[in-house]
Amino acid sequence: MTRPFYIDYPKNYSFLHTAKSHGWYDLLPFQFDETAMQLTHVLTIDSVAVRVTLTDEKTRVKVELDRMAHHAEIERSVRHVLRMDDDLEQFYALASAEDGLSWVVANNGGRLLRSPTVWEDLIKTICTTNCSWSLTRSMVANLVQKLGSVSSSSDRAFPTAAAMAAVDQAFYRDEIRAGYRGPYLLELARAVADGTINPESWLSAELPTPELKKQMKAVKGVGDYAAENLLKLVGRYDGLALDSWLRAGYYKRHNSGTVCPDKAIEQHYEKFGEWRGLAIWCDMTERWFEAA
DNA sequence: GCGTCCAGGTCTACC
DNA sequence: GGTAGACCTGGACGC
Repeated sequence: MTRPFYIDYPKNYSFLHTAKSHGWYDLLPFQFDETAMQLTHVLTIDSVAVRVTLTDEKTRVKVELDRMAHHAEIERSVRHVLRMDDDLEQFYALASAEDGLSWVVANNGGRLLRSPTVWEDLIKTICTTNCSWSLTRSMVANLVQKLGSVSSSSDRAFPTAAAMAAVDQAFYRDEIRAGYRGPYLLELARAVADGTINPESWLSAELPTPELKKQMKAVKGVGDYAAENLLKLVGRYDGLALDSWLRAGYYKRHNSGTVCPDKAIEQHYEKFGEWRGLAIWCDMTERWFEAA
């Protein structure tokens, strides 16, 4: 372990509400220890895996590495993953006027944890489609354990596109247990490895959201839910990213447990404008923090 | 232990 | 543009 360094939080920041903002903390290479308030990830820096351990210190985060690496690059990744540079003032202004969302403002929530790369978020999102969370965990763990490079502390990074492009369909079927997603993952890995698709460009794209969504949906395996989930992770919250869990949560919270059309859900959150995707997410996840 | 059924989001073909 | 059926897995359930 190298000597730690520190990054100050911006004002109104919560490490816990960011780390536990959604299920990503439960997927390798992330590991989260809520008691120790410690989030671990394994980054790939210059083709080398580096384990990064982040510990909450109230006003700042302590950063520890298991090998030497450029602090500037690590800091850039940490700020990205922990959404430290996101400006949520507009969302907070809207949320504070809504009874059900005042907890977000009071707890400095609303920052959605993301992976160091859009590539990793993209693959993980495809692994959330049409399956249980346990299967998502299993597919992602298999990818990391079987294709990720190893850090000096024996933890594994998320595989690169090149690593994922270097195996065949049978590997995805038999080793990753990705089912029908296997060909999608392989096709995507090859396209990213040869530069045909550059998911990282989505972060800074100046395209209108519908155009960017269209680009994302051009990837096989990415439909409306997956694209809107990815849009949230690149900082665009116009889409609700409705899946069965969100729908069920909405029916229970706002419709007496009765099924209603998606249009009705969309109308409910319309008042949040371009922040509606974040509004529904926060609305459905309040209970995750009740014990916090 | 085995077989059957079901949930989950996207793709493709068809209307 | 909307809809039906197929895709594949793990888990629940009944036997």
